[in-house]
Amino acid sequence: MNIFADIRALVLDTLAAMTAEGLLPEGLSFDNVTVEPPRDAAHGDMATNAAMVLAKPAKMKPRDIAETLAGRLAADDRITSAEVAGPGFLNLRLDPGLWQGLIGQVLALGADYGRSDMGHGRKINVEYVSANPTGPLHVGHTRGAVFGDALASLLDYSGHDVTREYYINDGGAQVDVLARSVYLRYLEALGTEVDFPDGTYPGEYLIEVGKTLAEEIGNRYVDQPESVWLEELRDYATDKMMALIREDLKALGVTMDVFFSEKSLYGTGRIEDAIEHLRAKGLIYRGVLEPPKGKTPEDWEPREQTLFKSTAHGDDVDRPIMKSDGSWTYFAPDIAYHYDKVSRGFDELIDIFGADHGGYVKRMKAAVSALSEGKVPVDIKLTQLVKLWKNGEPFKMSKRAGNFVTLRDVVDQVGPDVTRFVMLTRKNDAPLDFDFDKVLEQSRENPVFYVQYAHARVMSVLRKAAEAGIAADDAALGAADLSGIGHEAELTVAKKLAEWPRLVETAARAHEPHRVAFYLYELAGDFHALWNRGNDLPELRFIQDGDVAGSQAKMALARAVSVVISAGLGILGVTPAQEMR
RNA sequence: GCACCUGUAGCUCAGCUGGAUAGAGCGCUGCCCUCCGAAGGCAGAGGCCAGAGGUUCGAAUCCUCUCAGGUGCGCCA
Repeated sequence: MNIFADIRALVLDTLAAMTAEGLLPEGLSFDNVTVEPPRDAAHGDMATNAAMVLAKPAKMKPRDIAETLAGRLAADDRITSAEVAGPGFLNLRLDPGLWQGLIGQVLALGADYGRSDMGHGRKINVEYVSANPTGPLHVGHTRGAVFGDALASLLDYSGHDVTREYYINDGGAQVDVLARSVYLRYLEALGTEVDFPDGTYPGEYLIEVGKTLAEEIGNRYVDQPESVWLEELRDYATDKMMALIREDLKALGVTMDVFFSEKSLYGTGRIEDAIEHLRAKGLIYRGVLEPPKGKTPEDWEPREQTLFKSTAHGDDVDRPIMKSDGSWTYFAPDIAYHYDKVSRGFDELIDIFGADHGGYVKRMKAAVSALSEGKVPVDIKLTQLVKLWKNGEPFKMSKRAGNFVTLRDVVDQVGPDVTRFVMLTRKNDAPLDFDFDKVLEQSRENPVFYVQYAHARVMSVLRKAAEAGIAADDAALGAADLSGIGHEAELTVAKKLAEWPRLVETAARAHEPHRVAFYLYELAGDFHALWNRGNDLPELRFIQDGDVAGSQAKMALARAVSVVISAGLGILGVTPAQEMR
């Protein structure tokens, strides 16, 4: 299924045979032997570094190893030539039949072409968004949501057992603030004039909540002290906000498997359990922290606190888990939450945070390392800021939220597909410019359009063929005789298709879904190039007049392109376009 | 002051976890439609991969230091 893996297996088998015959010393590690497409296509279809990697441990000259290996490989009927080049590269040319066969495989496997069992069903928890339940999602959350969702899909596609999870921060002071803000909107709905002091949420999205509450309970809480209504309004408002957030996620096409409530950790002994677990390892103690250097707060005073010895697991300083008044810091429930994740048996954890939480990474890694005895790796990905542009100017205001741009502001204007794709056209740790005008532009400059256009072109060809009476369904194309597919421009496309399974694995390993987006852009480029070659060379057109079998062969290649684009877009959560309008 | 991220063509960015002559889009200079959608394609010019050391057969990629930009830094989550 993966040509590169097949050829690598051939190389390794050959090396093993050479070892058995005494041509290579025993006990060499072949781990670093790679088989990759060469950067320059003129070098051939594939290149292996085997001779160079093995030369030193074998105490042999790289070219000598390469020459022997070349002779053996050339005997395989899949290989048409094997040449030693440069310092000891071995360049391989493959039989065109291999590429033709690949097209058939793509059609036979459909969306599963590229699916990998690399993950061996390992259980991975991907936690993302996890926005405070105090208002609608904003653009920063949007990027995190898209990134996390695409990464989760990518891991699923590469054979992992993925859980998508959202941590609801409903246990801290910010939900008290929310409750007070809703109370003000409630009074307002009943005709009282209110103003919003600092430390409350003035966003308009709470007007509706206050109004609904007033309708439900009348004036029961008017002139009542906070002690009477705070707890109830906290739950009430949090539920409303989570409903809002779920709607936002739905608009973006994101579905979570688990919503985990921070509040469920309080009063149940679960935080205490997690802390005791660390205490048993000698990682909890009473102590006084040094003031941070260079930027000492005005009101700094040394104070004894309960601390987690995170420095024992790679952090720079130990971190407080309890405030001086004896209540937990925000870090304590986070420890308990991650303890819960570890206890649920995940083999690996991934947290996706906004860049403003960068300072939080080391202590969280330290906590998971301590909680799991270093057995559960945790990768924390930070998504950098999104800068919005419109009409050449920074775009800032939101009508609903007052001081930030919401997910809805973006999705309502450009749609979920464009939002998702564009947010994945940059590495997660690089800032992203999101230009409302450019992302809707129909040109090569806009990768969303360019990829969609390629897919739509394939669909268009298939429709035209059907209209002309040529069977162009997958069964017919899968049965086509592909031996006529051999032009350089066609093979370029087929070779790009061959890279897909490999790309899935490297992208999954690196936790970098953006690589999928860039790959699709390249594949689309190769396809558009082939399409246009048809202008000059009629034999490259997908529909060959009066030649049903020939047309079906060409269309099989086109269809394979659309299958891979569709699978790739599926990972990114984008719907492939059937036609451009 | 410390930590993390970033630094690649005039601009915006890729670079397949160490491979060959570092790629793409935009912009610039030229081409290509009686032809399945030119909403495209082809070609050219454009580089001290921030800088300096180091590791090795081999470095944009790994290590150290320097410079520049961003983010964060005790009882806020």
